[in-house]
Amino acid sequence: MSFGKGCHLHLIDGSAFIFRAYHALPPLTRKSDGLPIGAVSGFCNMLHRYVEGNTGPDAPTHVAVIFDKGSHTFRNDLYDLYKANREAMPEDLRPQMPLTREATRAFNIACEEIEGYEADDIIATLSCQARDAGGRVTIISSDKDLMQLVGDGVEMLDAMKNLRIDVEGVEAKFGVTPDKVIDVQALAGDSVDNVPGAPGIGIKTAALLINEYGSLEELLDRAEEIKQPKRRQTLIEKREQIELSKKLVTLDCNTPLGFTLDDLEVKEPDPDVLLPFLAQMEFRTLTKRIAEGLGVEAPSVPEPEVSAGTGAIEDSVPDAPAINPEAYETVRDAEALQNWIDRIREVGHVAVDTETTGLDEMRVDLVGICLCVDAGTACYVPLTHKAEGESGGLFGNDELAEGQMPLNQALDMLKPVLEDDAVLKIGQNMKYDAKILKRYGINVAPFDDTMLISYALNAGLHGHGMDTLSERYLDHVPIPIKELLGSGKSMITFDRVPIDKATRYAAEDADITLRLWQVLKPRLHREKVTTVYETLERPLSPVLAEMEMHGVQVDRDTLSRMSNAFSQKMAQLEAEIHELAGESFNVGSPKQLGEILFDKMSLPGGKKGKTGAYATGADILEDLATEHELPARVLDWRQLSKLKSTYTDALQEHINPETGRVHTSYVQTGANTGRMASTDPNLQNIPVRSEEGRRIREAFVAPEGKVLLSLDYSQIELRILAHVAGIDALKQAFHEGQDIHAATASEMFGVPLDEMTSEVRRQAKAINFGVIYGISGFGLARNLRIPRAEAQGFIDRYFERFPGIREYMDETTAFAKENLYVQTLFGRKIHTPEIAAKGPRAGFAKRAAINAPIQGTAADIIRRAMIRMPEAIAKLPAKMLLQVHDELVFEVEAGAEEDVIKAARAIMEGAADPAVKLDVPLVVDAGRGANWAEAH
DNA sequence: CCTGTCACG
DNA sequence: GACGTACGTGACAGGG
Repeated sequence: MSFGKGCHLHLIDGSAFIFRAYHALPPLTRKSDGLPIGAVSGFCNMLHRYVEGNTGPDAPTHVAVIFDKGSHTFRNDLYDLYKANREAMPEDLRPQMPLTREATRAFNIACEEIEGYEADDIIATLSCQARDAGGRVTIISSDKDLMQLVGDGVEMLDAMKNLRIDVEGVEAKFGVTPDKVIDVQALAGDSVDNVPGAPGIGIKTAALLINEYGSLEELLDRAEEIKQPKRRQTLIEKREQIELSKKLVTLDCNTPLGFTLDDLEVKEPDPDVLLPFLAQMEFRTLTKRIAEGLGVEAPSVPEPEVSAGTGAIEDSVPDAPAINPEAYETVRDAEALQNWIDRIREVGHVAVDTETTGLDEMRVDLVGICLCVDAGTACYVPLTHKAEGESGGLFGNDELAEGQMPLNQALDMLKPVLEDDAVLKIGQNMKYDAKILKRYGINVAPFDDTMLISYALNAGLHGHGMDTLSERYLDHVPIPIKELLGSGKSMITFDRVPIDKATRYAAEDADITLRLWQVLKPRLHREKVTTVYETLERPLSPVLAEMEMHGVQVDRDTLSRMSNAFSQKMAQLEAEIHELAGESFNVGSPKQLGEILFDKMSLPGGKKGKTGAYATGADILEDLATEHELPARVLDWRQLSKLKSTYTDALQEHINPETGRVHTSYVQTGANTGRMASTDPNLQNIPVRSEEGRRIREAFVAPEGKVLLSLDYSQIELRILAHVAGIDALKQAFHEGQDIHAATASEMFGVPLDEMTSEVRRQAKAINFGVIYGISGFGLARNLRIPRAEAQGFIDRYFERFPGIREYMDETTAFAKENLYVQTLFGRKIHTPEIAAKGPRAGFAKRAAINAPIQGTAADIIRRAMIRMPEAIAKLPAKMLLQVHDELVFEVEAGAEEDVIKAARAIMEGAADPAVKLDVPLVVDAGRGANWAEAH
């Protein structure tokens, strides 16, 4: 039948179906091989329900499921930030995508997608064609972007709510008729698709304006007539942006299609195609139900093994054999390795662990690789072990041990598997192994990481190292590496470990990793932290790996000159100190210093700590320094000593001889709040507060022809506090771009902003920070060096002025006591078991519980920005190098600074979207320079 | 190995 | 009434 009058076309938004199915269901896997299958299952159920419901006069004559193909469309060419806020597709959803297409065809429904176009454009084109041919159209979707198509026989159907959306429905949503929807969308913008629109104008205002002026073009041409000054200004200044937004939201009715409406005619499903497909997916219930409906016999689906006493979705790990290091295989040739590769492909996943000559991923060599496909089934592939014995003479024996595959041959065989989309690689701290393998030309993907899974589940409860996890979840103590390598001076490297011994240790690690994955992975869904793991943890790991491998250039000469200068100054100070003390002693020894100050010189304020030594911290020395020379000199000496030992000397040791750069390691699970830690070296505590310290940053440089950029969030934690505690006065101040500490001071003390003194502002600033930390009178008093009663007075006044803060604190502590955890806005859990403690520890836990959601939400936001950053700057000559909690540092080709700042700022300021709609704007400040001191 | 000290956000 | 307290980290030196 040729499409025409009397025909009824159904267009199903396939991507919407898939995502609904994916998020509605737990992460089911195919029993026989562990293939993730939840979304396909839900998708098939939805299709089936849809087909079942197609009876009566409204039944379609033509139908198609329309999918998106690829992520780059013509809209990205118009605007490179289009949909830049999109969360990456979950890794376990990706392999299911082709299966949903197969499923559609198995149901004998037309399945269409076109490279470079969104599904919405194909839907628009088909709708126009069908309407022009005189037929009816129903779009099965609730996406507001499709509402512009409604009218003239085109309607939408929200399949979940079973709600038809017609012209009235669109008017209710947008306040205008469907033909003007794009004008409203162009003005209002869309944070989900990252369409900019006109800032400050939402759907309500947009509809008002469009209805008044008739069209967007008319409105923009006559913008001068608008009474509200801010609105007028926006429309005039942002005209280009608004016109671009209209292009972005306008669907293309002329998409080149490789098919016609007639190709979409409704067909009966073929039982011989549909049922085998469902059986192959191992959907037992659905196969049976559909077979009954079609009146044919259901093909057999293998029965899942039933483990006693547990439900189907429970994380019952099949009875695993005990861990037995003697059972592991040593793979010594290509034939044996091929057997393992075949097995991995069959199973679809593999635990991988690499053994190396040390811990610095940028310098060590690969020694061997371990693989595990099932609990107890693991092997070790030794590659570069050295022959035993000292027989090589003076330089040791550097010959390779017998019985190992050539390194290149093994890597060539493993590369396709390690990079295969269809094979999930499982690691414990996969970032380490991924970096090693990357240096050998292998890009490991996709992957799961048991360390990150544990962190998403249990941050605050315990550590996430393999030894901890193994003891806790497998009740097994792994072989300590010390048993192989020894310790101290006589320690050897892994390539000197005999292969049989190495096999037991190394393969055990892979075995443990796989078992941990089996135990921990299913818990993500039950603990409702799947999204945290998939959007904040797993995708960050490769981003960090790239930053670490790239490193930052550090100038050795600058550091070395500073070291010398510090040495001289310290020697001078030391002499003065000894002179003042009347004797020579070790200035760097707090114990000796305490005895000089408080015993010999009898200065006041000598307090002994629990070890019996006098406390000589900076705060105490500062008090003494107003009256005495010696403590003042010691403070200067200490500052220099710190700078020299921790920075100017130690940093030089960290310059990689091959790259000439410093490669830090970020510990993703380092802080319980979601922050990261930086180690070897720690590049998150390079001095900045003191003038002398800040000069260390001059040694962090951009290479010739490049520039360093630093972008940092302005007051992000206070903004989050304003949002979560709902403090209108603070929100207002942020919206108006006020100096927040001055605004706080003004609100608290009633001082007008133009009469603000720096002293009053300083006090308000201390209070603002105090609030974030879970304020106490004592702490504030100490920080401000004022009497405790006065500090308490400030706090009381603060709570009086901002009662929402107290409510937030009370609610947060109550939540923590009830649940033993707190949460960030993005769903990250931070466990606070100590909240139940008695005594002083309860105070600690309470303040930590108040602080964690704020610090953690800020950490989540910058993580989201970092995850999206590589794509956003992919086409620019820029690299992201460092993260310092609220700051990102980039290395950029000179000349491209503006473009990079623009792109990176957009990502950072929009990083909360679309998951969380903040009541306060996020603001990012940017700096640039030849070195980090200038850029910051 | 632990403690004190001090660098950062 | 006393106890102790701002939150989160990592590196280094001294000292047992």
